[in-house]
Amino acid sequence: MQPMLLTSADEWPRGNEWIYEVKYDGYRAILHWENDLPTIISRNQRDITFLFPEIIDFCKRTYPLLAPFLPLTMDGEMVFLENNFRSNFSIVQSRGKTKSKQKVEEASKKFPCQFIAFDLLKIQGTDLVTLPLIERKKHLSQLFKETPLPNKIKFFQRGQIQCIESYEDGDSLWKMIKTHNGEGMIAKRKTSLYTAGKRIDDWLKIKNWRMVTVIVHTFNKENDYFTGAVYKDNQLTEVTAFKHGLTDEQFQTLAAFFRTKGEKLSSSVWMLPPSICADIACIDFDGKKLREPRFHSFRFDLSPEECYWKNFQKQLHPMPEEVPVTHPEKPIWPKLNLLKEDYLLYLEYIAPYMLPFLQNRALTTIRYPHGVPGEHFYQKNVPDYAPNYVQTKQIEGIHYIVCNNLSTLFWLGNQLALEFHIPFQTIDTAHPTEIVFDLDPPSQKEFPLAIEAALKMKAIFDQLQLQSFVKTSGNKGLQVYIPLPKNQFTYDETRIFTEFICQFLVNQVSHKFTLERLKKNRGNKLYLDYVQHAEGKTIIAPYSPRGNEWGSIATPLYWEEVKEGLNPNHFTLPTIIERIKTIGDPFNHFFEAGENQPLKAVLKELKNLLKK
DNA sequence: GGAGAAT
DNA sequence: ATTCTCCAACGCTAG
DNA sequence: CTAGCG
Repeated sequence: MQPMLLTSADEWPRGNEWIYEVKYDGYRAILHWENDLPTIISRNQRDITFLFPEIIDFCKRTYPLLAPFLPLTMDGEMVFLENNFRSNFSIVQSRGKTKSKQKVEEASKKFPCQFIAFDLLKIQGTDLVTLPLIERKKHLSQLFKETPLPNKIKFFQRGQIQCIESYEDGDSLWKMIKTHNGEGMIAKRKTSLYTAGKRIDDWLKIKNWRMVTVIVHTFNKENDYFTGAVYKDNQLTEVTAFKHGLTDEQFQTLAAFFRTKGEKLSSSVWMLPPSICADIACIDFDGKKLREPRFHSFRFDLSPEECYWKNFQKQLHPMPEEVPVTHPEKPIWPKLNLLKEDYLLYLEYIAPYMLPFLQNRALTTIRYPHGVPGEHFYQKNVPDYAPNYVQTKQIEGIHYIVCNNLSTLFWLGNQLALEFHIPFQTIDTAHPTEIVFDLDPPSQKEFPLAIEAALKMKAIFDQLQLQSFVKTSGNKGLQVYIPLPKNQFTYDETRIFTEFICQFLVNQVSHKFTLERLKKNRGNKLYLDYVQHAEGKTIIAPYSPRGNEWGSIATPLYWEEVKEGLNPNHFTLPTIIERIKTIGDPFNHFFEAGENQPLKAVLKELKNLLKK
């Protein structure tokens, strides 16, 4: 089956005969599911099923519940979600190119993708393609309602099949897409039938073009392409090749300029020293090249020196309109030469990995309005000048900020909230969402003690079949997490567990670990702080910076990284983004891991044990 | 960083 | 006009 | 007992 194609448009049609959806950037794919295993076929009929084992696994798990609806066929997009309105194409592309079984398996764990379903072509063996879109959508949402498939896009649920959301109001959806820096929007006529392999005006795509400025660098007469470059570390770096968008006259003039003034690099290529700047429209940057570049206009008002990496990044990641940025050039981490705009760019990149942990939690921030070092203060209450996209929750008289959206994160960034502290529970429950052990050595010198304690804990948790996670605290210690199923355990119960584990470790290695609360009585031992895991207490959020001069980040680690030689100083703001790009996010399975932890049995044993 | 109060 | 002050809370200690 | 400190 060929997927139905989209027609490009500059504007979206309005009126109630249309619905609107996010355009996700990934691989267009048709998912056929007849027996226990589905097959996923790309647009050019390539079977990509085995490139995405996380989808296969998910289908295997849910097969018993889905069986009554098979055979079914869904049209959708294989994506890596960064938020509900944007996906990351480069990751899907790289997944699509990974072939060896072992690498595929590894990639599926580190960069789990999602299949976003937006159309249902067959259910229980019955063809739906001759029904109008709106009817097919009803069947689709019915399917997701009656099964455990999540019926809303949730970017922080990895490796699943999700159902796209349809919107009646294109204008407000477009706003959200702009805010989240998405690829674009799709408009579909409610009455449209599914016309396989055809491009008709019932399905329209409207792209969210972003404009970037480059230095026109080379011209190749063989294919009429120009290249554009920007300065990165003082080196001219090519970031695009373009030819579309120039008028004939512009093309002739520019080409002639290269031929007469340029330096000839080969039989067909000329190069110009940096002089001419141009605006290029694109839909993204894949790490090496702009995607869908299109010449827009010359920028004779700019000098080439202004086309450098950071400006390029800023143009690719514009701040949402509703978040005004003040003093972008204020130095925040002077030792690292990091400005406020660098911090905001960090937040932009880290948001997909950090926001899931801030979701529905009463937030405490530490603000450094003049950078670090510098005067700072804790803030719990929302200031009354906060914009209305900042959600709040009143708890015991305090109006906490709840950072549930990207704009709020940026706004907090602009407020120079550098440290994000969160409780162990969400605002909708009295039960802890996870257990955290704080391994706090007396000083940096004793960090190996934290490594040792963490590994001992990990061994215990493995034995108990409890999945655990580990991160640096961003100061001098480590923190070990056990995510819990929702609403299952009380703080009293988790206390029994945390106290037992800590006591056990101290009994085992009493010359290295201690439960002593008073600092002066701890000596050089590692303090196992189980008191810190309690209602009303908070802990630094994953990927939050710490307000120190070195720009430390509370960094999630893979357990394999926790071994002799692990250096907590390595995890600083400038290194984290590259780290996630290459090895992924060690916490990406955190929330799904929580749901089936066998802590109940462990607690029962412990309670019996303690009675005697 | 931003508001309101104090100087 | 400019400067100052506030923005958590909990355990501890000195007075 | 409380203001101040971290």
